[in-house]
Amino acid sequence: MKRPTIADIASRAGVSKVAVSYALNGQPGVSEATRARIIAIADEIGWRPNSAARALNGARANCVGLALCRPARILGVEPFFMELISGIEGVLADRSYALLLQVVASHQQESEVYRHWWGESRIDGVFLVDLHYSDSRVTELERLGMPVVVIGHPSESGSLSAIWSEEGEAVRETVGYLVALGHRRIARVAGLPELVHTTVRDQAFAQACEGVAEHMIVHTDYTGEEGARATRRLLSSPDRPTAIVYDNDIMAVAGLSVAQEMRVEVPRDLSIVAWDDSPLAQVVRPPLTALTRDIPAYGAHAAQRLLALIAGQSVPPFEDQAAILTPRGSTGPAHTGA
Amino acid sequence: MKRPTIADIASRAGVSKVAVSYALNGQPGVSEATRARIIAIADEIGWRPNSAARALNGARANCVGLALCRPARILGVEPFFMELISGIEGVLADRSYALLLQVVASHQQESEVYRHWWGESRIDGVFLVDLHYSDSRVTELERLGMPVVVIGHPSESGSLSAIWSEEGEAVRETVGYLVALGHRRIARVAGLPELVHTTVRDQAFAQACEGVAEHMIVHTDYTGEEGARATRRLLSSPDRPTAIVYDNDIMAVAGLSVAQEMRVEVPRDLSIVAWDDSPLAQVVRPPLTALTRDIPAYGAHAAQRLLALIAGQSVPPFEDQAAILTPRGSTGPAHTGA
DNA sequence: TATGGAGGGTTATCCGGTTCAGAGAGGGAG
DNA sequence: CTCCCTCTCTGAACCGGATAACCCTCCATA
Repeated sequence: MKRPTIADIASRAGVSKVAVSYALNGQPGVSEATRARIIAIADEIGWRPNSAARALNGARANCVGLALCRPARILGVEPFFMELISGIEGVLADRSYALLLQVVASHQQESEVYRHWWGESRIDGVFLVDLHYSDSRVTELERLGMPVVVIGHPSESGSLSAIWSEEGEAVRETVGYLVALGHRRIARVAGLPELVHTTVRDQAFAQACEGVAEHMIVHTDYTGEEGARATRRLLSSPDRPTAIVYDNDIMAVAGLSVAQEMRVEVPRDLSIVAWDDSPLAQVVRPPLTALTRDIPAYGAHAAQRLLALIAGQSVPPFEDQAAILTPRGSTGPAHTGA
Repeated sequence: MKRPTIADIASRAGVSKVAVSYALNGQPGVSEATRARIIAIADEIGWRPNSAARALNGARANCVGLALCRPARILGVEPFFMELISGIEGVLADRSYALLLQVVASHQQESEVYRHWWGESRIDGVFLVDLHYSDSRVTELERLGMPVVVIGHPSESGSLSAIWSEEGEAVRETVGYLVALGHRRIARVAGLPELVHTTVRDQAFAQACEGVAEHMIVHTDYTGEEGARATRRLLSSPDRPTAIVYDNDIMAVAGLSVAQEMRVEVPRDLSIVAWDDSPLAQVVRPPLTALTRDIPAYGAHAAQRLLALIAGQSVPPFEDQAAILTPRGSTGPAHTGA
């Protein structure tokens, strides 16, 4: 049951290991006849290059890494990462690159995982997600000198290549739309405040509302429970908002339920917008107006850039497509008075 | 920027490579004093064993694989896989095992991925999920002689070790509960009919209803759209069911929305049960009665078994905990007449 | 006929770590 | 004082490929 090596092929074909190596790698140095014979034998006995042996010769590991540092309960619920991964995979699979995945509990652990992977030559590069302000991972990765694509805002990515989607535009479009519908008190139920993109959205939101609508922001941990709690608080306040923009779909759905529970009719008394569209946003009643992004494409672009980096090309920062507002039943004209 | 090797450590410590190897692996053959000195140097210069070099000596790859063959849009929505993965990760991380992930488009491709990974010595074993009847992947993996843990029913896992949760019990509990509430026409909106566990549930469902309730089964592809369509059809039929059991939460939520849209009140006119609990099931109104399973634990058990297999131990089939019915607001006494 | 060069193949070496067979040194027993 | 054994450490081979350098043969050309 031993796996065949090029030595096995060589002895069968009656040539040296080197001839086999040349033949199988499409390099000159063997005749076409010999090459064909060797390839036939390799196919027949099901030979595959031992990745360890290849890697040992300074070759690439043909593998990139991704460590995720969010609690499992959130990872399971948010379609974002799975969609991102499937987009990344699409590109990697074409180049027979593999994706090494690890779920970690802290940024410290995450840095350690990167150090280990890199030190062990397991990976050729990594993706960095969920960027924080003065993120220690950035410094660490810069120090390692490893190819990295940061999936997040370039302002905090240091010297690492970043890919991000412009949040400001989407926020402005959303606020503009709500204001046009007559909304004058708009709330934003945001995600984790330490994430860069949360702050970016916060600022864009505040700025977009400036002068045209009152605004308020509540931070949560992305879970449905906190989304529900935030909604309950917002809707109980004397000057409750007539529109709420949620930072993910699970909170938006939770918010919708809370509204219905409190007899606040959507969209008559309250308009709801979800950031990031998903089947989930479409199956509830009313279907949610959402900020649609092609997340798999986002992942694919990131993967292309990482592979380019690994190939030694320089990769400029890349601004991916902004999210687009998809109006559905959960938003409507503002209704004044209860 | 070159990564340090044991040769570097050896020259610094003034000993041979071999002494370093022994020292760092805790093997006898060096004095404690030398060992301590070597370890100190290794720590100082941040040495890590090159995984490729290790693997080349017939050592384990310290890595296991998982190929997922469901379309991206479903992967993103279903919390199941992310939760499973995070459970698997928990165990792997403790043993510094990595998880190699790939999303593929077909079973054929999946088998190929396994062959490649195994042939290239990238992995020590794999998980097999979404078992089909007369699944070609089982034969293929048996042929390869690679350690495999099948996450699925043992009836179709051939000679491979299986881990599964007993679906029959959960189905019986659910049907019993609904019948006790007075339901006499119960429908099941099932997932992909080619999956073994779908059929297992189908049969258990039919059997449990036998003699106590009329039953009907509709198969879908797990998406919210098909769940909605199935629900619409069921609720439009002249002898519509008074209870529906869905095979995942996204379809259950979609079904709930359809019911509300059709002015079928839940739970007064229709009871709804979701298979697999999730935050999603809890945030909608009414919250969904669900079959709760600890999926991360399921994944963890699978990982433990795969590691045991890799270590050469024999692993008997393991029946994990069955799902438990968690009654919530979406189920209630059957209401006769419209 | 000597010369050059391309084509086809080989030998030797390396990658970084593991493992096996010894080789000295030191100590205890006879 | 010699013999033997243990402890500590080393040289060499090996894992499966990649690669540099060289060698032989055959053919065309001067």
